[in-house]
Amino acid sequence: MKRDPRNILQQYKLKNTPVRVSVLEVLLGSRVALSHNDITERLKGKDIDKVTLYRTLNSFTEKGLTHKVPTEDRNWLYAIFDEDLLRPATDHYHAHFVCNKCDKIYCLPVEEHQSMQNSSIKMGFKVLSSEVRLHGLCPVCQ
Amino acid sequence: MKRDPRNILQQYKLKNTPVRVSVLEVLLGSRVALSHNDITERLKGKDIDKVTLYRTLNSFTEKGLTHKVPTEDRNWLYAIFDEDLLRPATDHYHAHFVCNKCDKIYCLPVEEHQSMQNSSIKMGFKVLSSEVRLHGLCPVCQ
DNA sequence: ACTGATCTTGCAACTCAGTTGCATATTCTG
DNA sequence: CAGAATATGCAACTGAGTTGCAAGATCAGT
Ligand SMILES: [Mn+2]
Ligand SMILES: [Mn+2]
Ligand SMILES: [Zn+2]
Ligand SMILES: [Zn+2]
Repeated sequence: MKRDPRNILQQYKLKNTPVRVSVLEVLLGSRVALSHNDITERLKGKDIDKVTLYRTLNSFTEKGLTHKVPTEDRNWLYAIFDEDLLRPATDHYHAHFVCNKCDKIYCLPVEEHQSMQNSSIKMGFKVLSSEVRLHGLCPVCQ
Repeated sequence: MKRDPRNILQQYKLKNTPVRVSVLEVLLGSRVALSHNDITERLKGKDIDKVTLYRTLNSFTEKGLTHKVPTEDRNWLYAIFDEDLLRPATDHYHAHFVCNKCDKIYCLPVEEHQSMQNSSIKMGFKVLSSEVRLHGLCPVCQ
């Protein structure tokens, strides 16, 4: 019940519409971050307008339900922020794993950012948030 | 002599042309990563073709002289990889600091990626390289 | 349930970074 | 001073994402 799309939308103050439910189901069902294109393919038959999909994803992101990750080839991937939908996007240190072979991007939980931040602070930067991006081979591809 | 643009081009097996020398001079003179647009502005008067500039930057990057960093608004910034031009792009752990106020991206030296990598390996990922992206306020803006 | 303010959807036209093809000019090795 | 290999310039193109606007759906208050 907690993870029902309609409840989640309500919880994130997003109006409950068929498009949003479908898109959210796709995102909930994916282990990796998905592009606009990926989502469109997984919703073949539903024939959702491309602009509507962009706006849906932006709404999700603005409300903190999803976050977006830039790819190497200058577009965006979207993912549910937290598997348990517990922590909001803003106060969560974040890591992404980019597979060199299949190009999939995985969201990883990471706790140990402290040392990195401390050394930056020493250099005169004030760190408010951070993202770690690891490249290599995912469990499927190695 | 070591940091003369012409020598650097030769060292990176890039043909010595006026365009390349100008672009390299701009990159060497900047503390922050620069966009295609930034470089064009700094080369007003030289009237370099936009396609040529893209191709120049790509050549630099392919040869490991520069690297490119994706921005939040889906375009690229380019920077000389290493201040001392000592280490090639591929075996260098990398950090970027994105200023929330001025949007500048700084390249930072970072040594402490080990703990992060170790925890990823435990989860079944094979880490080959990493980028850390820190957000906050740069020394100029705070 | 009905109304109405508010938000969402769909379509067309647009923007803008980056690419591709091709003809001409330049580099640099022998 | 060749001549092959590479760089440059221009025009046309690509494709992700945006904007404006009119029509449709949602949902809180009655
Ligand atoms: Mn993520
Ligand atoms: Mn850098
Ligand atoms: Zn993979
Ligand atoms: Zn700043």
